[in-house]
Amino acid sequence: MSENVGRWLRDEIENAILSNEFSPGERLDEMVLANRFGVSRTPVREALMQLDAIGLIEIRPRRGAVVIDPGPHRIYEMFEVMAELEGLAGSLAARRLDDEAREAIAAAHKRCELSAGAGDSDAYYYDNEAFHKAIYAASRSDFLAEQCTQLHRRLRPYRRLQLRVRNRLATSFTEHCAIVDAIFAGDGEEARRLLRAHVGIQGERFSDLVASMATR
Amino acid sequence: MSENVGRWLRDEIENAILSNEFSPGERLDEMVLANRFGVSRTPVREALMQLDAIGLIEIRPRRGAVVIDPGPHRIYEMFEVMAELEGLAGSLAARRLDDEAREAIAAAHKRCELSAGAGDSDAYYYDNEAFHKAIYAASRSDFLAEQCTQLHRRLRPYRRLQLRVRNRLATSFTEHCAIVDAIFAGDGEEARRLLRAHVGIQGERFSDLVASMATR
DNA sequence: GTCAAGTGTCGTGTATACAAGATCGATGTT
DNA sequence: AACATCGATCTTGTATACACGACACTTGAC
Repeated sequence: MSENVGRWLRDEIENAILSNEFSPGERLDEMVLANRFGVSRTPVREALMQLDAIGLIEIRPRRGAVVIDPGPHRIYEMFEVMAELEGLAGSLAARRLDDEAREAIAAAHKRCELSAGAGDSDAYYYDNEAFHKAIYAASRSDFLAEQCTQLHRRLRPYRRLQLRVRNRLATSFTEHCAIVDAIFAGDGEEARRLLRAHVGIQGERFSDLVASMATR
Repeated sequence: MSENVGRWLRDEIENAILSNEFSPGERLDEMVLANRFGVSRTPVREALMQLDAIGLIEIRPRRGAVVIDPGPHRIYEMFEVMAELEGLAGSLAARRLDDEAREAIAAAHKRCELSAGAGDSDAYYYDNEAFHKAIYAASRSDFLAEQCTQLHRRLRPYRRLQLRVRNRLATSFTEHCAIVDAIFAGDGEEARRLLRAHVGIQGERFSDLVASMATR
Protein backbone atom coordinates (compact mmCIF):
# COMPACT_ATOMS: atom_id res chain seq x y z
CA MET A 1 0.00 0.00 0.00
CA SER A 2 1.32 3.38 -1.00
CA GLU A 3 1.96 6.20 1.44
CA ASN A 4 -1.49 7.72 1.13
CA VAL A 5 -4.78 6.08 0.45
CA GLY A 6 -5.70 8.32 -2.48
CA ARG A 7 -2.64 7.36 -4.50
CA TRP A 8 -3.03 3.73 -3.60
CA LEU A 9 -6.63 3.79 -4.77
CA ARG A 10 -5.62 5.47 -8.01
CA ASP A 11 -3.23 2.64 -8.79
CA GLU A 12 -5.77 0.04 -7.67
CA ILE A 13 -8.56 1.43 -9.84
CA GLU A 14 -6.21 2.11 -12.74
CA ASN A 15 -5.09 -1.51 -12.70
CA ALA A 16 -8.67 -2.67 -12.47
CA ILE A 17 -9.50 -0.65 -15.56
CA LEU A 18 -6.43 -1.71 -17.52
CA SER A 19 -7.02 -5.35 -16.68
CA ASN A 20 -10.58 -4.94 -17.86
CA GLU A 21 -12.09 -5.66 -14.47
CA PHE A 22 -13.98 -2.44 -15.01
CA SER A 23 -15.16 -2.48 -18.59
CA PRO A 24 -15.31 0.57 -20.84
CA GLY A 25 -18.54 2.44 -20.30
CA GLU A 26 -19.01 1.00 -16.84
CA ARG A 27 -20.23 3.37 -14.18
CA LEU A 28 -17.94 3.84 -11.17
CA ASP A 29 -20.04 4.52 -8.11
CA GLU A 30 -18.12 6.37 -5.42
CA MET A 31 -19.84 4.66 -2.50
CA VAL A 32 -19.44 1.20 -4.03
CA LEU A 33 -15.72 1.80 -4.49
CA ALA A 34 -15.42 3.29 -1.00
CA ASN A 35 -17.05 0.23 0.56
CA ARG A 36 -15.06 -2.17 -1.58
CA PHE A 37 -11.76 -0.68 -0.45
CA GLY A 38 -12.92 0.11 3.07
CA VAL A 39 -12.35 3.87 2.92
CA SER A 40 -14.54 6.95 2.76
CA ARG A 41 -15.60 8.73 -0.39
CA THR A 42 -12.94 11.43 -0.11
CA PRO A 43 -9.89 9.44 -1.22
CA VAL A 44 -12.04 7.65 -3.78
CA ARG A 45 -12.95 10.99 -5.29
CA GLU A 46 -9.32 12.06 -5.31
CA ALA A 47 -8.38 8.89 -7.16
CA LEU A 48 -11.18 9.44 -9.67
CA MET A 49 -10.15 13.03 -10.28
CA GLN A 50 -6.65 11.85 -11.11
CA LEU A 51 -7.86 9.13 -13.45
CA ASP A 52 -10.02 11.74 -15.14
CA ALA A 53 -6.99 13.98 -15.58
CA ILE A 54 -5.03 11.10 -17.10
CA GLY A 55 -7.90 10.35 -19.43
CA LEU A 56 -8.81 6.87 -18.25
CA ILE A 57 -12.24 7.82 -17.00
CA GLU A 58 -14.63 10.67 -17.60
CA ILE A 59 -16.38 12.50 -14.79
CA ARG A 60 -19.54 14.13 -16.02
CA PRO A 61 -20.63 16.77 -13.53
CA ARG A 62 -23.33 15.50 -11.19
CA ARG A 63 -23.62 12.36 -13.24
CA GLY A 64 -20.73 10.33 -12.00
CA ALA A 65 -17.67 8.67 -13.47
CA VAL A 66 -17.56 6.17 -16.31
CA VAL A 67 -14.65 4.23 -17.77
CA ILE A 68 -13.73 5.73 -21.12
CA ASP A 69 -14.18 3.54 -24.16
CA PRO A 70 -11.54 4.74 -26.59
CA GLY A 71 -13.12 2.90 -29.48
CA PRO A 72 -11.15 1.01 -32.15
CA HIS A 73 -10.28 4.08 -34.18
CA ARG A 74 -8.78 5.97 -31.28
CA ILE A 75 -6.84 2.90 -30.20
CA TYR A 76 -5.38 2.75 -33.68
CA GLU A 77 -4.41 6.40 -33.33
CA MET A 78 -2.72 5.64 -30.04
CA PHE A 79 -0.70 2.86 -31.65
CA GLU A 80 0.24 5.29 -34.40
CA VAL A 81 1.61 7.82 -31.90
CA MET A 82 3.27 5.09 -29.90
CA ALA A 83 5.04 3.84 -33.04
CA GLU A 84 6.45 7.29 -33.60
CA LEU A 85 7.66 7.67 -30.03
CA GLU A 86 9.22 4.23 -29.95
CA GLY A 87 10.92 5.06 -33.21
CA LEU A 88 12.41 8.15 -31.64
CA ALA A 89 13.49 6.13 -28.61
CA GLY A 90 15.21 3.61 -30.85
CA SER A 91 16.91 6.31 -32.83
CA LEU A 92 18.24 8.01 -29.72
CA ALA A 93 19.23 4.68 -28.19
CA ALA A 94 21.33 3.84 -31.23
CA ARG A 95 23.15 7.15 -31.00
CA ARG A 96 23.62 7.26 -27.25
CA LEU A 97 24.18 3.61 -26.42
CA ASP A 98 26.64 2.89 -23.64
CA ASP A 99 27.84 -0.40 -22.20
CA GLU A 100 25.30 -0.51 -19.45
CA ALA A 101 22.34 0.06 -21.76
CA ARG A 102 23.77 -2.39 -24.26
CA GLU A 103 23.92 -5.08 -21.59
CA ALA A 104 20.38 -4.35 -20.44
CA ILE A 105 18.99 -4.61 -23.96
CA ALA A 106 20.95 -7.75 -24.70
CA ALA A 107 19.75 -9.39 -21.49
CA ALA A 108 16.11 -8.50 -22.14
CA HIS A 109 16.45 -9.70 -25.72
CA LYS A 110 17.86 -13.00 -24.50
CA ARG A 111 14.90 -13.53 -22.18
CA CYS A 112 12.54 -12.82 -25.08
CA GLU A 113 14.34 -15.47 -27.11
CA LEU A 114 13.81 -18.03 -24.37
CA SER A 115 10.11 -17.37 -23.84
CA ALA A 116 9.45 -17.09 -27.58
CA GLY A 117 11.24 -20.39 -28.12
CA ALA A 118 9.11 -21.99 -25.43
CA GLY A 119 5.99 -20.55 -27.03
CA ASP A 120 5.03 -19.09 -23.65
CA SER A 121 3.01 -16.05 -24.65
CA ASP A 122 2.45 -14.89 -21.06
CA ALA A 123 6.16 -14.96 -20.30
CA TYR A 124 6.93 -13.33 -23.63
CA TYR A 125 4.47 -10.61 -22.83
CA TYR A 126 6.46 -9.56 -19.77
CA ASP A 127 9.86 -10.07 -21.36
CA ASN A 128 8.75 -8.01 -24.34
CA GLU A 129 7.71 -5.22 -22.00
CA ALA A 130 11.12 -5.31 -20.33
CA PHE A 131 12.80 -5.26 -23.75
CA HIS A 132 10.97 -2.14 -24.80
CA LYS A 133 11.62 -0.47 -21.46
CA ALA A 134 15.32 -1.19 -21.89
CA ILE A 135 15.19 0.72 -25.16
CA TYR A 136 13.38 3.63 -23.53
CA ALA A 137 16.07 3.74 -20.87
CA ALA A 138 18.82 3.58 -23.49
CA SER A 139 17.35 6.66 -25.17
CA ARG A 140 18.54 8.62 -22.14
CA SER A 141 15.49 10.83 -22.39
CA ASP A 142 13.52 10.63 -19.17
CA PHE A 143 10.56 12.47 -20.59
CA LEU A 144 10.37 10.25 -23.65
CA ALA A 145 10.69 7.16 -21.47
CA GLU A 146 7.80 8.33 -19.32
CA GLN A 147 5.59 9.08 -22.30
CA CYS A 148 6.34 5.70 -23.83
CA THR A 149 5.74 3.87 -20.57
CA GLN A 150 2.43 5.61 -20.08
CA LEU A 151 1.19 4.81 -23.56
CA HIS A 152 2.49 1.28 -23.23
CA ARG A 153 0.37 0.86 -20.11
CA ARG A 154 -2.71 2.28 -21.75
CA LEU A 155 -2.39 -0.01 -24.73
CA ARG A 156 -1.57 -3.06 -22.66
CA PRO A 157 -5.00 -4.69 -22.91
CA TYR A 158 -5.08 -4.41 -26.69
CA ARG A 159 -1.52 -5.53 -27.18
CA ARG A 160 -2.06 -8.60 -25.07
CA LEU A 161 -4.75 -9.93 -27.36
CA GLN A 162 -2.39 -10.05 -30.25
CA LEU A 163 0.29 -12.31 -28.87
CA ARG A 164 -2.23 -15.11 -29.04
CA VAL A 165 -2.54 -14.65 -32.77
CA ARG A 166 -0.83 -17.45 -34.68
CA ASN A 167 2.88 -16.93 -35.29
CA ARG A 168 2.91 -13.46 -33.77
CA LEU A 169 5.37 -14.57 -31.08
CA ALA A 170 7.96 -15.72 -33.58
CA THR A 171 7.42 -12.75 -35.89
CA SER A 172 7.73 -10.33 -33.02
CA PHE A 173 10.98 -11.87 -31.90
CA THR A 174 12.39 -11.77 -35.41
CA GLU A 175 11.62 -8.07 -35.53
CA HIS A 176 13.34 -7.63 -32.17
CA CYS A 177 16.49 -9.19 -33.57
CA ALA A 178 16.68 -6.67 -36.41
CA ILE A 179 16.01 -3.84 -33.98
CA VAL A 180 18.79 -4.95 -31.66
CA ASP A 181 21.17 -5.22 -34.61
CA ALA A 182 20.37 -1.69 -35.78
CA ILE A 183 20.73 -0.19 -32.30
CA PHE A 184 23.99 -2.02 -31.60
CA ALA A 185 25.30 -0.93 -35.01
CA GLY A 186 24.54 2.66 -34.08
CA ASP A 187 22.20 3.00 -37.04
CA GLY A 188 19.63 5.37 -35.60
CA GLU A 189 17.51 5.79 -38.71
CA GLU A 190 17.23 2.06 -39.26
CA ALA A 191 16.33 1.49 -35.62
CA ARG A 192 13.68 4.17 -35.91
CA ARG A 193 12.22 2.64 -39.04
CA LEU A 194 12.16 -0.88 -37.63
CA LEU A 195 10.64 0.11 -34.30
CA ARG A 196 8.04 2.23 -36.00
CA ALA A 197 7.04 -0.73 -38.10
CA HIS A 198 7.21 -3.13 -35.16
CA VAL A 199 4.76 -1.09 -33.11
CA GLY A 200 2.73 0.17 -36.03
CA ILE A 201 1.96 -3.32 -37.19
CA GLN A 202 0.25 -3.94 -33.88
CA GLY A 203 -2.12 -1.10 -34.54
CA GLU A 204 -2.88 -2.54 -37.95
CA ARG A 205 -3.33 -6.01 -36.55
CA PHE A 206 -5.67 -4.56 -33.99
CA SER A 207 -7.67 -2.93 -36.75
CA ASP A 208 -7.84 -6.23 -38.62
CA LEU A 209 -9.01 -7.94 -35.45
CA VAL A 210 -11.76 -5.41 -34.92
CA ALA A 211 -12.80 -5.59 -38.54
CA SER A 212 -12.98 -9.37 -38.46
CA MET A 213 -15.06 -9.26 -35.29
CA ALA A 214 -17.39 -6.66 -36.71
CA THR A 215 -18.12 -8.65 -39.86
CA ARG A 216 -18.41 -11.95 -38.04
CA MET B 1 -16.54 29.53 -14.75
CA SER B 2 -16.80 25.85 -15.47
CA GLU B 3 -19.64 23.68 -14.26
CA ASN B 4 -17.91 22.56 -11.09
CA VAL B 5 -15.49 24.42 -8.91
CA GLY B 6 -12.82 21.72 -8.90
CA ARG B 7 -12.40 21.80 -12.67
CA TRP B 8 -12.49 25.57 -12.75
CA LEU B 9 -9.77 25.71 -10.09
CA ARG B 10 -7.67 23.22 -12.02
CA ASP B 11 -7.71 25.46 -15.09
CA GLU B 12 -7.16 28.54 -12.97
CA ILE B 13 -4.13 27.11 -11.17
CA GLU B 14 -2.80 25.51 -14.34
CA ASN B 15 -2.85 28.87 -16.09
CA ALA B 16 -1.21 30.51 -13.11
CA ILE B 17 1.59 27.97 -13.32
CA LEU B 18 1.99 28.16 -17.08
CA SER B 19 2.06 31.94 -16.99
CA ASN B 20 4.72 31.75 -14.31
CA GLU B 21 2.57 33.39 -11.66
CA PHE B 22 3.50 30.40 -9.54
CA SER B 23 7.17 29.80 -10.08
CA PRO B 24 8.79 26.37 -10.30
CA GLY B 25 9.60 25.10 -6.84
CA GLU B 26 6.99 27.32 -5.22
CA ARG B 27 4.95 25.79 -2.46
CA LEU B 28 1.18 25.72 -3.02
CA ASP B 29 -0.60 26.03 0.31
CA GLU B 30 -4.12 24.60 0.21
CA MET B 31 -5.58 27.13 2.62
CA VAL B 32 -3.98 30.06 0.82
CA LEU B 33 -5.43 28.90 -2.48
CA ALA B 34 -8.81 28.21 -0.89
CA ASN B 35 -8.97 31.71 0.54
CA ARG B 36 -7.75 33.29 -2.66
CA PHE B 37 -10.50 31.67 -4.69
CA GLY B 38 -13.11 31.85 -1.96
CA VAL B 39 -13.78 28.11 -1.67
CA SER B 40 -13.03 25.38 0.83
CA ARG B 41 -10.02 23.10 0.75
CA THR B 42 -11.90 20.22 -0.86
CA PRO B 43 -12.11 21.48 -4.44
CA VAL B 44 -8.60 22.93 -4.11
CA ARG B 45 -7.32 19.48 -3.24
CA GLU B 46 -9.17 17.97 -6.17
CA ALA B 47 -7.59 20.49 -8.51
CA LEU B 48 -4.14 19.79 -7.05
CA MET B 49 -4.59 16.03 -7.41
CA GLN B 50 -5.36 16.52 -11.08
CA LEU B 51 -2.38 18.77 -11.66
CA ASP B 52 -0.25 16.17 -9.94
CA ALA B 53 -1.61 13.50 -12.28
CA ILE B 54 -0.83 15.69 -15.29
CA GLY B 55 2.68 16.27 -13.98
CA LEU B 56 2.56 20.02 -13.44
CA ILE B 57 2.98 19.83 -9.69
CA GLU B 58 4.23 17.26 -7.25
CA ILE B 59 2.37 16.34 -4.09
CA ARG B 60 4.73 14.92 -1.52
CA PRO B 61 2.69 13.06 1.10
CA ARG B 62 2.04 15.16 4.20
CA ARG B 63 4.43 17.78 2.90
CA GLY B 64 2.30 19.67 0.46
CA ALA B 65 2.37 20.51 -3.21
CA VAL B 66 5.13 22.27 -5.11
CA VAL B 67 5.28 23.42 -8.73
CA ILE B 68 7.55 21.10 -10.67
CA ASP B 69 10.70 22.61 -12.09
CA PRO B 70 11.40 20.61 -15.24
CA GLY B 71 14.91 21.96 -15.59
CA PRO B 72 16.55 22.92 -18.88
CA HIS B 73 17.47 19.38 -19.84
CA ARG B 74 13.98 18.02 -19.45
CA ILE B 75 12.53 20.95 -21.35
CA TYR B 76 14.89 20.10 -24.18
CA GLU B 77 13.63 16.51 -24.03
CA MET B 78 10.07 17.78 -24.24
CA PHE B 79 10.88 19.81 -27.34
CA GLU B 80 12.48 16.71 -28.80
CA VAL B 81 9.33 14.66 -28.32
CA MET B 82 7.17 17.51 -29.51
CA ALA B 83 9.21 17.77 -32.71
CA GLU B 84 8.56 14.12 -33.39
CA LEU B 85 4.84 14.39 -32.78
CA GLU B 86 4.50 17.51 -34.90
CA GLY B 87 6.41 15.72 -37.61
CA LEU B 88 3.90 12.91 -37.51
CA ALA B 89 1.03 15.39 -37.57
CA GLY B 90 2.51 17.07 -40.64
CA SER B 91 3.05 13.78 -42.37
CA LEU B 92 -0.53 12.68 -41.76
CA ALA B 93 -1.87 16.09 -42.70
CA ALA B 94 -0.12 15.92 -46.07
CA ARG B 95 -1.62 12.53 -46.79
CA ARG B 96 -5.12 13.21 -45.51
CA LEU B 97 -5.60 16.83 -46.48
CA ASP B 98 -9.10 17.80 -47.56
CA ASP B 99 -10.47 21.13 -48.72
CA GLU B 100 -11.66 22.24 -45.32
CA ALA B 101 -8.32 21.57 -43.64
CA ARG B 102 -6.51 23.16 -46.56
CA GLU B 103 -8.52 26.34 -46.12
CA ALA B 104 -7.93 26.38 -42.36
CA ILE B 105 -4.17 26.03 -42.77
CA ALA B 106 -4.04 28.63 -45.54
CA ALA B 107 -6.02 31.10 -43.44
CA ALA B 108 -3.85 30.61 -40.36
CA HIS B 109 -0.74 30.90 -42.50
CA LYS B 110 -2.02 34.16 -43.96
CA ARG B 111 -2.54 35.60 -40.48
CA CYS B 112 0.99 34.60 -39.55
CA GLU B 113 2.26 36.43 -42.59
CA LEU B 114 0.52 39.61 -41.51
CA SER B 115 1.71 39.58 -37.91
CA ALA B 116 5.22 38.55 -38.92
CA GLY B 117 5.29 41.36 -41.45
CA ALA B 118 4.19 43.82 -38.79
CA GLY B 119 6.87 42.49 -36.45
CA ASP B 120 4.21 41.99 -33.81
CA SER B 121 5.61 39.12 -31.79
CA ASP B 122 2.60 38.88 -29.46
CA ALA B 123 0.18 38.60 -32.35
CA TYR B 124 2.49 36.18 -34.14
CA TYR B 125 2.59 34.08 -31.02
CA TYR B 126 -1.16 33.50 -31.16
CA ASP B 127 -1.33 33.15 -34.93
CA ASN B 128 1.51 30.67 -34.82
CA GLU B 129 -0.39 28.64 -32.24
CA ALA B 130 -3.46 28.63 -34.49
CA PHE B 131 -1.31 27.58 -37.45
CA HIS B 132 0.06 24.58 -35.60
CA LYS B 133 -3.39 23.64 -34.32
CA ALA B 134 -4.68 23.72 -37.88
CA ILE B 135 -2.03 21.16 -38.78
CA TYR B 136 -2.98 18.96 -35.81
CA ALA B 137 -6.59 19.09 -36.95
CA ALA B 138 -5.59 18.28 -40.52
CA SER B 139 -3.85 15.13 -39.29
CA ARG B 140 -7.32 13.77 -38.55
CA SER B 141 -5.95 12.00 -35.50
CA ASP B 142 -7.79 13.20 -32.42
CA PHE B 143 -5.39 11.50 -30.05
CA LEU B 144 -2.34 12.98 -31.74
CA ALA B 145 -3.96 16.42 -31.77
CA GLU B 146 -4.61 16.16 -28.03
CA GLN B 147 -1.07 15.08 -27.26
CA CYS B 148 0.35 17.89 -29.36
CA THR B 149 -1.93 20.47 -27.81
CA GLN B 150 -1.03 19.36 -24.32
CA LEU B 151 2.70 19.52 -24.97
CA HIS B 152 2.28 22.83 -26.74
CA ARG B 153 0.64 24.22 -23.62
CA ARG B 154 3.34 22.89 -21.34
CA LEU B 155 6.08 24.39 -23.47
CA ARG B 156 4.31 27.69 -23.95
CA PRO B 157 6.39 29.68 -21.44
CA TYR B 158 9.66 28.55 -22.99
CA ARG B 159 8.53 29.03 -26.54
CA ARG B 160 7.39 32.53 -25.85
CA LEU B 161 10.84 33.67 -24.82
CA GLN B 162 12.22 32.79 -28.20
CA LEU B 163 10.07 34.92 -30.43
CA ARG B 164 11.82 37.92 -28.98
CA VAL B 165 15.14 36.66 -30.26
CA ARG B 166 16.35 38.67 -33.21
CA ASN B 167 15.02 37.56 -36.58
CA ARG B 168 13.23 34.57 -35.15
CA LEU B 169 9.88 35.88 -36.35
CA ALA B 170 10.97 36.07 -39.97
CA THR B 171 12.81 32.76 -39.83
CA SER B 172 9.85 31.05 -38.27
CA PHE B 173 7.55 32.33 -40.96
CA THR B 174 9.91 31.25 -43.72
CA GLU B 175 9.87 27.76 -42.25
CA HIS B 176 6.08 27.87 -42.17
CA CYS B 177 6.01 28.62 -45.89
CA ALA B 178 8.03 25.52 -46.71
CA ILE B 179 5.86 23.43 -44.41
CA VAL B 180 2.69 24.64 -46.08
CA ASP B 181 4.14 23.90 -49.50
CA ALA B 182 5.05 20.35 -48.50
CA ILE B 183 1.66 19.64 -46.94
CA PHE B 184 -0.25 21.11 -49.89
CA ALA B 185 1.94 19.12 -52.27
CA GLY B 186 1.02 15.96 -50.38
CA ASP B 187 4.65 15.29 -49.57
CA GLY B 188 4.30 13.68 -46.14
CA GLU B 189 7.95 12.89 -45.59
CA GLU B 190 9.06 16.38 -46.45
CA ALA B 191 6.39 17.88 -44.19
CA ARG B 192 7.54 15.60 -41.40
CA ARG B 193 11.18 16.57 -41.86
CA LEU B 194 10.46 20.29 -41.99
CA LEU B 195 8.16 20.31 -38.98
CA ARG B 196 10.59 18.22 -36.98
CA ALA B 197 13.29 20.76 -37.72
CA HIS B 198 10.98 23.71 -37.12
CA VAL B 199 10.09 22.54 -33.62
CA GLY B 200 13.42 20.93 -32.86
CA ILE B 201 15.27 24.15 -33.49
CA GLN B 202 13.27 25.75 -30.71
CA GLY B 203 14.59 23.17 -28.28
CA GLU B 204 18.11 23.89 -29.44
CA ARG B 205 17.58 27.62 -29.22
CA PHE B 206 16.28 27.13 -25.72
CA SER B 207 19.42 25.20 -24.84
CA ASP B 208 21.55 27.98 -26.25
CA LEU B 209 19.62 30.50 -24.25
CA VAL B 210 20.13 28.57 -21.04
CA ALA B 211 23.78 28.06 -21.78
CA SER B 212 24.30 31.76 -22.44
CA MET B 213 22.53 32.64 -19.22
CA ALA B 214 24.54 30.12 -17.22
CA THR B 215 27.89 31.43 -18.42
CA ARG B 216 26.86 35.03 -18.06
C1' DG C 1 -53.20 3.71 -23.64
C1' DT C 2 -49.74 7.08 -23.92
C1' DC C 3 -47.42 11.14 -22.71
C1' DA C 4 -46.23 14.75 -19.62
C1' DA C 5 -45.49 16.82 -15.24
C1' DG C 6 -44.34 16.54 -10.50
C1' DT C 7 -42.27 14.44 -6.63
C1' DG C 8 -39.16 11.39 -4.30
C1' DT C 9 -34.86 9.14 -3.95
C1' DC C 10 -30.22 8.46 -4.95
C1' DG C 11 -25.62 10.19 -5.90
C1' DT C 12 -22.48 13.80 -6.54
C1' DG C 13 -20.35 18.47 -5.04
C1' DT C 14 -18.68 21.27 -1.32
C1' DA C 15 -17.82 22.35 3.43
C1' DT C 16 -16.27 21.37 7.91
C1' DA C 17 -14.41 18.68 11.64
C1' DC C 18 -11.00 15.74 13.41
C1' DA C 19 -6.66 13.03 13.35
C1' DA C 20 -1.91 12.35 12.28
C1' DG C 21 2.49 13.55 10.62
C1' DA C 22 6.11 17.16 9.59
C1' DT C 23 8.57 21.25 10.54
C1' DC C 24 10.59 24.55 13.40
C1' DG C 25 11.99 26.35 17.65
C1' DA C 26 13.35 26.03 22.38
C1' DT C 27 15.71 23.98 25.98
C1' DG C 28 18.93 21.04 27.94
C1' DT C 29 23.19 18.51 27.73
C1' DT C 30 27.85 17.51 26.20
C1' DA D 1 28.94 26.94 21.67
C1' DA D 2 26.94 23.32 19.09
C1' DC D 3 24.05 19.50 18.58
C1' DA D 4 20.31 16.63 19.80
C1' DT D 5 15.85 15.78 21.59
C1' DC D 6 11.34 17.03 22.90
C1' DG D 7 7.27 19.62 22.18
C1' DA D 8 4.11 22.99 20.07
C1' DT D 9 2.05 24.50 16.02
C1' DC D 10 0.80 24.27 11.45
C1' DT D 11 -0.58 21.65 7.35
C1' DT D 12 -2.10 17.80 5.23
C1' DG D 13 -5.06 13.41 4.99
C1' DT D 14 -9.46 11.28 5.84
C1' DA D 15 -14.14 11.10 7.43
C1' DT D 16 -18.63 12.82 7.83
C1' DA D 17 -22.40 15.97 7.15
C1' DC D 18 -25.24 18.67 4.33
C1' DA D 19 -26.99 20.71 -0.14
C1' DC D 20 -28.12 20.56 -4.82
C1' DG D 21 -28.95 18.41 -9.18
C1' DA D 22 -30.26 14.36 -12.04
C1' DC D 23 -32.96 10.47 -12.96
C1' DA D 24 -36.79 7.42 -12.33
C1' DC D 25 -41.26 6.37 -11.01
C1' DT D 26 -45.90 7.48 -10.27
C1' DT D 27 -50.03 9.77 -11.17
C1' DG D 28 -53.14 12.40 -13.74
C1' DA D 29 -54.98 14.21 -18.02
C1' DC D 30 -55.91 13.96 -22.88
